Amino acid sequence: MKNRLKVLRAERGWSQQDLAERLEVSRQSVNAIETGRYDPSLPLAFRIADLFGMTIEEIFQRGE
Amino acid sequence: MKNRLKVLRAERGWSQQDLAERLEVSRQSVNAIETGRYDPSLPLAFRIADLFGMTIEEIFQRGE
DNA sequence: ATCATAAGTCAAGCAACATTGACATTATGG
DNA sequence: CCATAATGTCAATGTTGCTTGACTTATGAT
Repeated sequence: MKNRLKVLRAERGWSQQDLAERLEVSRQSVNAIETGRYDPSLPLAFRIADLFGMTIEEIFQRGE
Repeated sequence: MKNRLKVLRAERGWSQQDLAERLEVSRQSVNAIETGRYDPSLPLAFRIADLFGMTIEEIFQRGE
């Protein structure tokens, strides 16, 4: 899965640490998702979508 | 997370086995998701949404 | 040049998702 | 009634998501 997390985060001027705190996950998890090492769980994907006010489909897309 | 998998499947007259084959997962996984024992991974949630021609948000909702 | 912050990554461990194989129970239809 | 399909669940095992703690590299500010 690809995702637009890095851009969305950068648009808001947040560090990975900032985002991690808002999502209540570790900084390493944010980094791993951004760098494509693994996909978030479905519950976490929902929290991400909620935080950015978007749908899961707008943030995550199929591919690689 | 709650989900409408059981209804959507029943509407189409599919058994859990049928659905499992279309999703390329085990029958036990379909059952576990329907009975709320666990949530699917994000990639599997996308396959489910694709299969039913709906968004993830239309099939899965937060709760319990 | 030093200090602080951000980002990337690794290892070890625990939790959650998913598998196969088995068995029990509840429909359903012949 | 009987046979079989369908569903629910369990145990054991493997894979993936997520954690903490640590170390590295790069950047920017003073």
